[in-house]
Amino acid sequence: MDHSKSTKKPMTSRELAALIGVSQSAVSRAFTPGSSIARDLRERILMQAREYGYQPNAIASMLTKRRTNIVGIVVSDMRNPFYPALIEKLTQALQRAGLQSLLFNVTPGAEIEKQLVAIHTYNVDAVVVIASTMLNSRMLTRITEGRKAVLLNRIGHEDIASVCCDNALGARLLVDHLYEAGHRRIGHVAGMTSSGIGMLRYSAFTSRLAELGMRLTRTVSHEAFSYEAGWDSALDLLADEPDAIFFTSDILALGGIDALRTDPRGAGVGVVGFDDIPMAAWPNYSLTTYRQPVSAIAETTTRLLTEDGPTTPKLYSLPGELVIRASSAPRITGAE
Amino acid sequence: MDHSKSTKKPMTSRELAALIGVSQSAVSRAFTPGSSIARDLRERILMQAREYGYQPNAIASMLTKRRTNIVGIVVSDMRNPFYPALIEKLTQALQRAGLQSLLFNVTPGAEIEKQLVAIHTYNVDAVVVIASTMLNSRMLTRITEGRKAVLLNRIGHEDIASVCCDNALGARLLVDHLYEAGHRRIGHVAGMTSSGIGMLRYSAFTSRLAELGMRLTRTVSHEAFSYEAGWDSALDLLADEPDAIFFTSDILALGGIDALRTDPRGAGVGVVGFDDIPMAAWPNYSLTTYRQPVSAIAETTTRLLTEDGPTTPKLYSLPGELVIRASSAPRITGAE
DNA sequence: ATGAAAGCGCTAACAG
DNA sequence: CTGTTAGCGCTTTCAT
Repeated sequence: MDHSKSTKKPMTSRELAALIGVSQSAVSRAFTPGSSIARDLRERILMQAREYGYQPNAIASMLTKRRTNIVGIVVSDMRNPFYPALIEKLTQALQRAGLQSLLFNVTPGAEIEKQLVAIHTYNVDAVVVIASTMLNSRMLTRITEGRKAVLLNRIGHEDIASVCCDNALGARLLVDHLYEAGHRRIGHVAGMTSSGIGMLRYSAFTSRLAELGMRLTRTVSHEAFSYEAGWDSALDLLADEPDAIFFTSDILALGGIDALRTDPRGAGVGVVGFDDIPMAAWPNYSLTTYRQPVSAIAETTTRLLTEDGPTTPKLYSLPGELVIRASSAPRITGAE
Repeated sequence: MDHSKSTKKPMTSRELAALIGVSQSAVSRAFTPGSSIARDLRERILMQAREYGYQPNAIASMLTKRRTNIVGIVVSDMRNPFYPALIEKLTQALQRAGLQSLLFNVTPGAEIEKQLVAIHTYNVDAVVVIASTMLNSRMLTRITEGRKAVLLNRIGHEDIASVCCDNALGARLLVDHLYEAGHRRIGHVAGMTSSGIGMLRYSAFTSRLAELGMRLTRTVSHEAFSYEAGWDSALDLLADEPDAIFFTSDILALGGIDALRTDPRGAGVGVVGFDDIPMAAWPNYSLTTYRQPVSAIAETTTRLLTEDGPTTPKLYSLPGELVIRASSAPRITGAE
C-alpha cells in the first residue's frame, strides 16, 4: 500500500519517528551506516521510510556534518570536445562514489572571482579544475584552500595535486612513430603557450626529436586550442616544408588536416595529434594520436578526493595509448 | 589591513556580529537585499565582513529559506556536440541569475532512479532535463514534482514546460531550401525514433515535402544520434537514388557526408542537417543546417525558472536561423 | 541500543 | 530600524 502523500513539503525524520513510535535519533541512525542501532530496528525504520516516502534532507545533514558531498567542477573550455568527454566520465565516477558535481563555467568576460564565490558559500568539499588557463595560481590557491583539490590537464601548482595522462611519454611515442614512418622534418603547433601541459608536451617532443636527430622546422602558437587555430598554424608552417606536423591537441590537428588539403604543399604531410577525441577516429581524418586514459583519470581523481587525509600535491601521470591511424602514413608510400 | 585568518572553519555571522558589536540578525540583514536595515549599518557590516573575510553560509540559509538556488541539470548524451554547447550557455545564464548547476549524468546501465535521488535529497529548486530519452514520462513526473522544471529538446509531457527551437519552422525552411536548390527526391535520416523532437521535425519535413510535391524516397532510423548512425543510414538510403538527404541532426549529417564520399552514387547528393554544431561550419563539411538559438534557449529557460508563480506547461518554441552552406549546393551545377 | 537534548549557521517572525 | 527569540531538519554527545 502506498502511504506517500504528494504533499508539497517532504516529511521529516521527526514526523516519521512519531508515525512509527520511535525516537527521531533512531531514524537518523537508521540512515547512518555504522551507527549503533539494532539490526531489526533499522530494518523496520527503513521499511517504513520507503512506505511513507521519507528521505533524509541532505541540506540539514550538511549543516551538522559540515560535509556537502559536493565537488565543484571548474571548467572554461567546453568547446574543445575533449572536455565534455572528460566531464562526463568524471561526473559519473563521482556519482558512483556518492558525490554530486556542481558545475562552474568560468567565462573570460566578467570578474572571474565573482563567479567562484559559490565554491565558498556552498561549502563544496572538493574542487576539480579542468585545464582552465583562465585561473592564475593565486586564484587556484584561494578556491582550493581548506578543501581537497585536483587539477586536470594542468600542472605546476605547488600545493595542489595534478592528474594527467603521461604527456611526456605520449609526445615521445608520437615522435618515435613519426620517425619510423620516415618523417624527419617536423613542424609543431603549440596552441596556447600559457598552457603548462602544452609546454610539457612540447619539451618532451623537442628533446625526443633531438635524440633521434630529427629536425624541428618551426613552432607556431595561437592563443587557443581550436580548429581555426590549427588551420592557420598549419598553413603557416608549410613555408618550411615539413615532412609532418605535430599538433599539441587533436582539435588543432583536425583544423590542420583540413587546411593542408587546401594547399598543394600540404599533400603528403603527416599529421599527429594528442587526446583522441571522437572525431579523430572519423575516416575523413583518421588522425594518429595519443589517447588520454579518460576513465583512469576520472577514477584517480575520484579516489584522491574520497580517500581521507590530505591529498599529496604531486603529479599523477597516467599512461595513455598510442593510436595509429592514416594521418601519419609512411613518407615512402606518399600521400594517402 | 587584513584581519582574515586562514583558519579551517569559516567565521559565522554571530562571530562577526560580536566582533563589531551588532546583533547577529543585523549581519544577516546586511546580506539580504531588500531587508529593512539602515544604509550605513549595512555598509559598515559589509565592509567589516570583507575585512574579516566573512561570507554567509549558503547551507544554513538553504535550511531556513528552503530554497537552494540550485538547479539540477539532467543529461545523458554528452556525445552529441550540440549538448555541451547548450550546457555551457545554460549554466552561464543560470550563474548570472545567481543559480548553481548540479549536473546529473544519467548512464544507461545502472538503475536510473538511483542516480536521481539526489534531486530530492539535495532539494534542488528546479530541474532541467536535456533531451534524455532515457527518462520516461513517469520518471520525469517524479523528479520534477514539487519544483520548477523545463525540458530542453524534449516535448510532450503534460505538466512540464518545454523549451525548444522552432523545429517545425526549421524543418520547413530546410525543405524549402532543398526545393529551391532543385532537389526533388529526398531521403530522410531520423536518428532515434524515440525522440519526440526528431519525430516533430520529421512530420514537419514530410508535410512540407508533400506541399511542394517533392518525394520522400525513404526514412531510415537508428537508435542513436551519432556520426556512425548517420554514416550507415546514408549508405542505406543511396539505394533509392535520392537527390538529397535530410538528417534530423548535424552529427548524423556529418557521418552521412563522409559516407556519401565513399560511394560513387553519393556524388552530388545534397545534405542538410539540424542544430548547427561547430563542426558544421568546418570547410570540409560546410553543412547547410538550421541553427538552434542556443543563447535564447538558455535565457528563456533561466527566465522560466526564476520568475515566480508556477511555470505554464506549454511549449516555448524559439525561432532559429537557416544557415546555408555548400552541402546543399544546387542540383543543376552538379557536385561540388 | 535507545532517547533526550543541544546545537550546526542562518532566516523570520515578533517586539520595541 | 534594530535586537531577541524561535526554529529549519538533521547529527551527535550524553545519559540511561
